[in-house]
Amino acid sequence: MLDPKLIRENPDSIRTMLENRRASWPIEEALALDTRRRELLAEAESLKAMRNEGSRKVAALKKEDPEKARLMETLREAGVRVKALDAELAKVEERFEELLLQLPNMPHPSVPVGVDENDNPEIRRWGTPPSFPFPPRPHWEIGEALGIMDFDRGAKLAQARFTVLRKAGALLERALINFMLDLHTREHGYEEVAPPFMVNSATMRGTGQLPKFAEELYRCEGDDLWMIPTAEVPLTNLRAGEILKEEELPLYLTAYTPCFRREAGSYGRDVRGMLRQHQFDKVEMVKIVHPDSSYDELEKLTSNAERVLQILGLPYRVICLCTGDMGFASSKTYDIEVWLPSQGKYREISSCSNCEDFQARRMNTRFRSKDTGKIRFVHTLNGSGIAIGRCLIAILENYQREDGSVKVPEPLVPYMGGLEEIA
RNA sequence: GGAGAGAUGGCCGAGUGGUCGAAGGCGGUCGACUCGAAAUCGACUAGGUGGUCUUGAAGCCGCCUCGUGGGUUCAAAUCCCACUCUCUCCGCCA
Repeated sequence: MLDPKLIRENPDSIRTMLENRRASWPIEEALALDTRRRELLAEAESLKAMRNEGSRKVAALKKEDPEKARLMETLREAGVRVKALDAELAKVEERFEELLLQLPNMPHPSVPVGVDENDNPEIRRWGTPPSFPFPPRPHWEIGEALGIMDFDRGAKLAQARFTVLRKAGALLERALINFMLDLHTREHGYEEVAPPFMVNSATMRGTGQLPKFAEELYRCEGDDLWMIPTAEVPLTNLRAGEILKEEELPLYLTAYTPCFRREAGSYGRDVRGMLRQHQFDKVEMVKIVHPDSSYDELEKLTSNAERVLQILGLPYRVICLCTGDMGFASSKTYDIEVWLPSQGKYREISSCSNCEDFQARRMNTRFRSKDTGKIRFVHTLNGSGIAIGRCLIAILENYQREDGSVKVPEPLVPYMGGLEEIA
């Protein structure tokens, strides 16, 4: 959520933002609602002030004073009018709020203006894509041949886009989770959290999934609960509604969770294999920080995610999402893309964003400044650290050998109970 | 699922119709004392929002908020209704 004052005082900045994001939003309606809201507020408040003062007089007047009955009648009439004004005000505010919740975040000035993924500049590359003396196979062929991935039975148990991992495949999944959590908690200073995998509507609203993206979520019938599409949701909302002490900042949180996404609108894309699943595992990193340091923290966060790939020896590149390709809640996003030999290209494996105070406003998470005593919104960041399923795919493809076996990256061997190859 | 108890400021806790945005305590900030600290003493210390003034901040005026939403009343933390959550006991259960 953006500051309503910004819309009122600088509507052109909103218009530019919407254009750059290729988004539409009824700004004229919002401005009219804001004006009407303030008119109604002024009128209702002055009436209430009058009534409050009158009530104080009533209390002071003697019971038999004829003035008392007259005054009470006047105030009763004022009360009727106040009720009508409040009712209209509530309607106007409800609509205004609804609109505010649909307005995307303002991109940082350093974000390149662009239309789609073709306009995302590459920031840096790490590693060299491996060359194979044979045509590299896609992960689903490798996985099925090794008996560690079972797509048919995943579909039988649930639906398409669900996969069963078995034996060394299931073990590799677990090894990756533990490896990443250990790295972030022991070397990068994150606190490990085990959050709920289902959250309520208010929590979903806090990070921006609701109300706009409900069709992307799985919901539990009969309860106000939704399956989380990412651990960003519970981690970021952990301190919702709280006023933090400045000394508590920055908070670094990490969690492993499964993620549940309906993938509505992605029909026909990445249908084979487990690149795009309805349920996938992810280790997520979230930061809750002082507004002055959030862009330094974004760089550090991104490098924390890169470190995972470096240790695993997986080639990647970092791109900066342009205005037309950015997520709804983000001010600036770096995507990390890992090399997939079977596709001969880099594919997203992590997304690191600074949401500035966009989520903090929705969640109402603030801190009290030590110097001034004033209360300000925190900044929130999130980044995959990293997507487990896609990392597993990348390992299978980059470490595959001609005989169909897969070498286990050395740092992972201890997490695999000493297993050095999957054969 | 059944029965009961509860929800008040950063925390604890008092408050059954007006003098209450709220006693008292803790915590915090500032000041006095001190070479410094502790102890002691004093002052200040909820959030949101509209207006006004201002380059801005501060200030000033007002409105709202005592779990949430309604209702009664000139007036609600206080009375009524519904809901949510927490705790205790019973049932069920990994």
